[in-house]
Amino acid sequence: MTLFLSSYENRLDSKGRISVPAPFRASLSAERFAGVVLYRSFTNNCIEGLSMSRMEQLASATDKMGVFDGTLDDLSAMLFADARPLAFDVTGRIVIPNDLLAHAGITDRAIFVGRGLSFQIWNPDAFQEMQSGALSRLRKTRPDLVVSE
Amino acid sequence: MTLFLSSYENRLDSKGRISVPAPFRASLSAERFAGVVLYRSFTNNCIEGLSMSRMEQLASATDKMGVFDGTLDDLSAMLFADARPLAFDVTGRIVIPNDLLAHAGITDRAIFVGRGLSFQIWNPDAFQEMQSGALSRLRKTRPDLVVSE
DNA sequence: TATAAAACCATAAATTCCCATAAAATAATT
DNA sequence: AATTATTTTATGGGAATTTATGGTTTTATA
Repeated sequence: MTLFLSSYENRLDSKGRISVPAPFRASLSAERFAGVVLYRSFTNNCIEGLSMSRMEQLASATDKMGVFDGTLDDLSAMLFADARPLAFDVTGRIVIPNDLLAHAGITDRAIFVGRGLSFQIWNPDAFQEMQSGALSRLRKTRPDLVVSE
Repeated sequence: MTLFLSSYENRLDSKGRISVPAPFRASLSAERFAGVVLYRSFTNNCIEGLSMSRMEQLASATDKMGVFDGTLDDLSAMLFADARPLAFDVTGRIVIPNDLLAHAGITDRAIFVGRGLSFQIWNPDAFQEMQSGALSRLRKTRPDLVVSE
């Protein structure tokens, strides 16, 4: 299991190309498909990303559950319909489709955010905002965790 | 399982490199990933450190089909986004990213502090101060702990 | 043929690799 | 126990490589 960790901000060039951070590419180096799978997040204004093998894992998992769980079936249907496989170019860049960019409000800069088994792509400003929100929520919910500044 | 014990102060060189204490490296020798994972402490002005396998443990714990239910909680999300995997160089050094250094107020010296399954990295002065503060707090709360002067 | 997409080439900055050295710790010897 | 030899460790600097980013040319496509 190779994890996506940390966050990396990169810029889109005039053709819409953006480098997938080298450490993320390293996490994907063992993959058969040299690239990533992206789709619009259901819950946030950001793009979700994962490896093709993880996608396959999800497929078999939902295949087992789907028969009994209608909601899950719908969700996975959406997911597979929306998912875009994007291959790296020689230097490790991808071109993110316009509708995904629009959904995340990304224009010229984007931040790749590690999420363990998956990652997200955000507008850097939107991400900052979300993070600080999450932090204050954390401090309310688990005050015992936070001792001082 | 090998523990991180004791404390070791080392210096950063002009390139920002610092040796991870040999005994800590020894505790990590069985790891697949030859390095450490660092992140900003939520509670203190210091850096938290652990092994990659500990990080992976966390990842599998949050792997309850997070793609669909979105309940991957704030804490782990923040952790993955902030965690930096840092590989050792041949001599056992790492380069601590600037934002982590800033968070801990570290410039040219740093102390690695054993914490059992994890460790911390402090500005040596800040650590001293924190330690003496903790001790005097203890003496107020638990005077029975104090044997003699 | 016009336009978009892919392949190819280039480069500056940052990062990593490689070699060297002094100090410290450990082991061996007297 | 004292001394010497050996290994390990922390630290330093230059060379080589990687990375992100840009531009140009070629190929596919509408």
